[in-house]
Amino acid sequence: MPPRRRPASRAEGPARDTRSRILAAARDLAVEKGFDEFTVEKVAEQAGVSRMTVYYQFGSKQELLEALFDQLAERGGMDRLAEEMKREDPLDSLAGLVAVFCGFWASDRVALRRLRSWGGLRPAAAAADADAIERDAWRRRALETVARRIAQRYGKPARRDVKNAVDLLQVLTSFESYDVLARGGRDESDIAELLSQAALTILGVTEARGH
Amino acid sequence: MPPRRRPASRAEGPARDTRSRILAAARDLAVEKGFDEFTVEKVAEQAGVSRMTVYYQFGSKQELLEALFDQLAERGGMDRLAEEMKREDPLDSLAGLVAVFCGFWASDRVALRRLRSWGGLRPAAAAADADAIERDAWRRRALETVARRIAQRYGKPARRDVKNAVDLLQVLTSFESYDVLARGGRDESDIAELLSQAALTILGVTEARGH
DNA sequence: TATTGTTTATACAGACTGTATAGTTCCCAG
DNA sequence: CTGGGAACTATACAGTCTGTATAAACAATA
Repeated sequence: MPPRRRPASRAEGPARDTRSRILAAARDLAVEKGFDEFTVEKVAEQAGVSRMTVYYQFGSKQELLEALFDQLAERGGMDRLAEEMKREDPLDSLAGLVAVFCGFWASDRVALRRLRSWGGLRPAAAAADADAIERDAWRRRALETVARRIAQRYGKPARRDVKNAVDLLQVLTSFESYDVLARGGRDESDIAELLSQAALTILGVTEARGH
Repeated sequence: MPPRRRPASRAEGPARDTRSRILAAARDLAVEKGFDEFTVEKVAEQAGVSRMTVYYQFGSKQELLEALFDQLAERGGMDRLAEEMKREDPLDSLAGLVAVFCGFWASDRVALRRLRSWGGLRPAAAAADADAIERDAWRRRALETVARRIAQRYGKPARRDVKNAVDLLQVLTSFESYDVLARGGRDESDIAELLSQAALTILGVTEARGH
């Protein structure tokens, strides 16, 4: 039998404050320090809580990191994404998507990089692949939908090129791409602009449009 | 005084066999297992050597990983790269570069991913950025040179767009891009083809050419 | 008041890194 | 052949970190 499990209700009750304080502390620590210094002890200390509480709330260091990742992923707005998808002109949707993605990546760039790195280390190859694919699936689905709409309305890209285009869009809008560009000194809006333009180029829709 | 340092000659002498056996074992272990199981103990065991020997040769786990990274980075041919740069038509150089990069990434994809992840975790933010930039500098320089030559000969991209184009090429030819595409089920030549085409599109040089 | 959920203190087992120290084996120069 | 040094090994140990166990303090609430 598993010795003891997490408290039953993790989304409510007085424990919620503690959980969020711990998560905030974990985030800060992940940002400022390397993962060498990311110990349960220090997270607890920074959260003003005992080490045992962290284990009580999250069960293990790994689960704490997963919760942290979930929190970061959640905050980046699925809602804004749905909104952009509703635009009449799919080219507007595309620009909107790129902006949303960039905003998400920018919101916690350092923490995200650490967590993605951490994810790349943990499991065996197959599981890591599955994780990574799942993690980016929502982004791909949105891009696919928009690309299809654009193909339908503008006749480009050709039907058989849509998959290629979507693959490239997925690459361009990935966190890693954002990170590379940000390292080069560009800021968020700059990157969004560059990527939007590149996306149009790749789709073959290059004519300037009015709005 | 530092207690004891690495043996003076690390590129010669009878110790070379041991070093390379350890590095090979480290590589294998990094590929098959996660980094949880990547302990000095297990590396030593897999290399058929005692744990102390690993410390004698490399000094620390971190230095072992750095040596492993250097070895992987070295094997991917700087020489083939220089060769591609010599081609008469810079468009051929570009395709050649993309192929070289893809070949490099493909050669040890899983190990590279682990090591890159590991690099993303270690140091504080600033140092990590510096590392990452340095690590990819050679790739960027090559892309920059080729882009300039293409601009000069083909008039595209426009001078003020070269930096944008190079940034995008850097993104497309990064390991992370390759990894994303490979996860999607594409093989090396497939990816090289896709990326070459995309590079041409981004540079604005799209007409079909004879070879 | 009794119960239940939450937090804490303390203690401990197990694993890993890194250091210290001394011993072994092997090759090579004198 | 011999002495010395380089490479390797065995053992032991300190320090840190994770995770578990256990019991106790505390709070809210039924």
